[in-house]
Amino acid sequence: MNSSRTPSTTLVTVTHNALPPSDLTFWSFVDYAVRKAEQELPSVDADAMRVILTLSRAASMVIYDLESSVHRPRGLTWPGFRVIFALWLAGPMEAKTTAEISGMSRAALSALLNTLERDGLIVRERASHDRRALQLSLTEAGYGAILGGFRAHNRRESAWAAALEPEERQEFVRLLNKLMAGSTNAKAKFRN
Amino acid sequence: MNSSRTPSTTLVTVTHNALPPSDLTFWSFVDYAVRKAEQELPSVDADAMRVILTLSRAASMVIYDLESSVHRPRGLTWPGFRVIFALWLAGPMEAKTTAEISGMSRAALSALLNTLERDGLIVRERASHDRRALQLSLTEAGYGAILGGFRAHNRRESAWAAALEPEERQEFVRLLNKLMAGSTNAKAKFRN
DNA sequence: GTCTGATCATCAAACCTTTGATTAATCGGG
DNA sequence: CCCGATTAATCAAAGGTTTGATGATCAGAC
Repeated sequence: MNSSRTPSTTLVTVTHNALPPSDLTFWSFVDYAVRKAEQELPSVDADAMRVILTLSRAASMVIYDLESSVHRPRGLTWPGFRVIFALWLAGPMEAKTTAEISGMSRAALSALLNTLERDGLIVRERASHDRRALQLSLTEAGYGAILGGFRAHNRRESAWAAALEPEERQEFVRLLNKLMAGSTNAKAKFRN
Repeated sequence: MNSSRTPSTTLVTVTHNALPPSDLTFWSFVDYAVRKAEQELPSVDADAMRVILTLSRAASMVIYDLESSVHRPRGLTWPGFRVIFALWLAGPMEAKTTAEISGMSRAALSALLNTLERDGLIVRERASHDRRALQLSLTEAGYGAILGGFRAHNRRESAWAAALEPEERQEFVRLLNKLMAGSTNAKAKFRN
């Protein structure tokens, strides 16, 4: 360590422009980490690191806010919300589809459904055409839960998105789509 | 249900432009959900919904790829990686700080440290100045793990980020920063 | 000095996730 | 018609997260 980002004529080098670790926050750490990683590992792709680190931390903050301020108080976890949300918008469907569009493995959904079923939010039925398959649907209670929950959810989405101008929101979504479009190219690994 | 996005002169309305749910994917569901939510709930802020849904799903895909293709095969979970990563770049520090900059509650870190300590990657010591506090540091094995792991991690970050032009990467990061800068305004809830 | 309220860490219960194995049903040759 | 391969769902073990409670330690008021 004991390195510097600026040339020095002395043998003693000091790290400038770096917050002491104890003053770092979840968010400010992004900047700190990118600078520090460049020092430690000159071969690092700092731009890519900043893009991905920023993306993952921003999403983490938004999701934590939504889950803890909207859904947990109403008795739903974040994964539980995602499943109910999918069933609300895409209608009764096979469990395999629900797992795919709500972003979890079939095994994870299986466990999650036990809770949702116990709480009376969804119904599991055997599919008629294929006795291996499971047909999922919302109960009245599940429908009521998502209606109220989603309104509150969307109000918080509004509050977050208000930080961007309309054109910025559009550009932001375009960039995210472009990033994901490259996933095939990047040979990314997907669930299941 | 049975609604239409286009005016109809008959009593029978049909939903056009909508993939059958069974053809939806985790990613294409974003578009489907925004359209459908607008139909179901005219008061919805569709732009905000699209921004947040797109953000959270993109991050989910990237993180799943990084965890499953880089870290799990090397014996680290995603949270485990985050902690080792923080300790690597910010040096030995108090557990409270580690929790903050790696984005988890103190209780969650406590549980996670049991695994990391058992695997010989980190060391827990009582702080000298405050006997309540915990001082964390990497072992040699922990240092070795992060060096190898991070190189592979950064290579996948590169592959993802390559989908964007350099100026687009910069703009993307700027937009994420602006979005997070608004979190105070949005009265977002943070961990602990 | 001692009490009182904050702070640090851990524990406990409930839940969700991952990987890998198991069971049940379906499909498609032969 | 039957057998092997595939596919759907669940189970099992290990791990991480949340909220809320508990035990130590510290810091400031008196």
